[in-house]
Amino acid sequence: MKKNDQITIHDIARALEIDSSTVSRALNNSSRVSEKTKKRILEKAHALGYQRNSLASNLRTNKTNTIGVIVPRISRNFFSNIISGIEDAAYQEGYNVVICQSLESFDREKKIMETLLANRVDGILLSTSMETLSLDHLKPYLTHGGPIVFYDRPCDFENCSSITINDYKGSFKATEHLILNGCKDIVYFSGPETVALYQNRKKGYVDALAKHNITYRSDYCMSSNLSENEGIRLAEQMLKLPQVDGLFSSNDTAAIGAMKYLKNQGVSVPNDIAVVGFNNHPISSVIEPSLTTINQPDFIMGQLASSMLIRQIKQGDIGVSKETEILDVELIIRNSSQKL
Amino acid sequence: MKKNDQITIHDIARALEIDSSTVSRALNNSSRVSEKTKKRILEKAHALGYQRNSLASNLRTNKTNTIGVIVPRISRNFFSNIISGIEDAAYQEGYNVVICQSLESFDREKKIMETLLANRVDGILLSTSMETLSLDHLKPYLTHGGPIVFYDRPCDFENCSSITINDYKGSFKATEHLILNGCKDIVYFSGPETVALYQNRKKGYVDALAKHNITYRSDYCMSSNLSENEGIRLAEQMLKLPQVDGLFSSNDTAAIGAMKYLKNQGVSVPNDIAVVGFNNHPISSVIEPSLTTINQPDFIMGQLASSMLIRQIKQGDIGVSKETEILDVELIIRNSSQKL
DNA sequence: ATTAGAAATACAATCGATTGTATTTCTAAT
DNA sequence: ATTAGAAATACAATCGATTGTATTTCTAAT
Repeated sequence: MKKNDQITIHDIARALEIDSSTVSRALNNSSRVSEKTKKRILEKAHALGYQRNSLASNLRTNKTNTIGVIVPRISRNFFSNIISGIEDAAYQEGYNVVICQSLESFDREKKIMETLLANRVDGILLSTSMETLSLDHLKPYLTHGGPIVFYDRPCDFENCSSITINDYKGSFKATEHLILNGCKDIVYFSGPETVALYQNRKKGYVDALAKHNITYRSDYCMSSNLSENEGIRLAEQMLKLPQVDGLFSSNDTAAIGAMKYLKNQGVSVPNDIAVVGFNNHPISSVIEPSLTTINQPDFIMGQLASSMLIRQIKQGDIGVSKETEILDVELIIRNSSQKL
Repeated sequence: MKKNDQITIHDIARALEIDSSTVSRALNNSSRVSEKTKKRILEKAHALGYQRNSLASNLRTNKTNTIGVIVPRISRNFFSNIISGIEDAAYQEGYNVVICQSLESFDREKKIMETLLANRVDGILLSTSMETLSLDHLKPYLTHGGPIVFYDRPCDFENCSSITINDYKGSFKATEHLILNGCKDIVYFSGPETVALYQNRKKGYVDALAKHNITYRSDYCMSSNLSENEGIRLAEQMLKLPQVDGLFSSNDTAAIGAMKYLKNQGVSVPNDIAVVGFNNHPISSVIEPSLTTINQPDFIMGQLASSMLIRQIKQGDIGVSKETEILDVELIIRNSSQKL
């Protein structure tokens, strides 16, 4: 286990009485080495138990074939599906993936950016933390590192591309679905309104109300971090409002918290209050009544983000133009929203 | 974004007309540099936008301050909680964490081992894939890399330590609970029996039956990969057995599949068939009836595994003795197991 | 047998840090 | 003012690869 028994190309070179540059070229399958020598080198490398040192190689070539992914929290089903998509595409292109969690903390996000730069990853996929207001901490990486692509949570920064789902449309569809099912007094659970994504979702809610001539009331719009506990707390607050017959929560987790509370309080879903969530979280199909929600193409978004980033890495600095890709979403109608 | 504008310690040295070794020592806060010079260097470093190159540093010092984590699948709640625990402890010790998914594939696991060795991570936390039968692919890392600690899925290999939960006891408790609630004909859903963890769980089931003088019947023990779909398939098979009044599934996912199928078929849980799972998956508390299950200290296991590995890394080769830590589990009694 | 041109291999510098040793500078005691 | 010893800094080698250029070896045409 001690480090002194590391085999290097020089050990191979010495054993075969050739130069280490030839060994290096052979191991990289260069056409400048004869087949015969390649075979000798490969055999000796195997016999000695040679394992390439990527640190040295990456230092010399100034690339790591690695992309960094910053994710708010990997335990969220939505994000772990995105990660699978990212890895799937990266894997096929021969890139490694380093996954880091910001845990929605700006300080951690900042520290992660430094670590990824110090380790010279070739590019970064970023979903900013909920605390992130300024993007200045991305500048060092953009000047000394490589491209950054935002996924899920879009940001308008320098010439960084974004790939997101159509939050506005999903929200609009969800709200309109409640209205078409007879709801008139619809509470909206919002995330932090500093986050562009939640601004878009709110706009979808507001516009759907407007289209159907329902007045928007600010006290029907409640912000939180959308955890299950916050869902419970907001549901409690909701029941104090004069009249409520529908709830649209901008994520499933808070919707589920609310449904648990409502069930406890003897409020019937959907008959008293119809509920729609957002995310198509696995629990949404298991809870009773099953939760109507918005499905997002998470895996595909991961794949697309990954290949977009790798394309930009390969292009190099020049010619990378800012792109914005918006993926379509789907309303999944279940039992929580259909009044009998 | 181009790489030619990388600032190195030599740029700082040149700007201040001092030697790069002094710059290096200053940046590492060595006592061999005067405070006055340190201040000048730090200021200049900041002014030039210097960012340390970890590749070079790691190459020279022959350590990366990074541990590798191989996990079957990060999207599983159980594993993402473990990862959070691992990161929590590593973070406090100043270590970075690289997370890799094997997706239960032996080939991927093998490839990941090579990549982690090539990148010279200081140690590895490993939960082997379900396909992994031989551990020979770990040998290169053990000889040229660093220590490996197994978590969750224990393995007996060289002097690698393991940290697991008490699968035997959990399984025993779960089975006994069903028996004490009146079950006599208990079906058992097993994972692949090549995996030590599932051997332990099976033994718990078998021993609990024996303790209560219930004959073990091999046709009541059904193996699968424990996916939700396999749970459905096995439930179907289960209903063909002459008599069944209880089901113990060695994970929640398969139990949930089974419960969905039973509900479909009009079989009452718990009255016709009482069900107990394993994992305390978030869905288990939401499904109706709520699922009795075994809670595992996942986050804590991650923390312990991480600090055990880091301790071994710091100790170095000599003096690392094989440890086996087994964490206690807890039976969480809900509605699916209590016949009325 | 000679030789031009291609093929194969060797030489040497380099990526950006770290670190043991040598040298210079400073401090304080005489 | 001198000087011993400590403090601060410089020198030079090194980690393990890669790569442009120089040299050697081979091939095939004369």
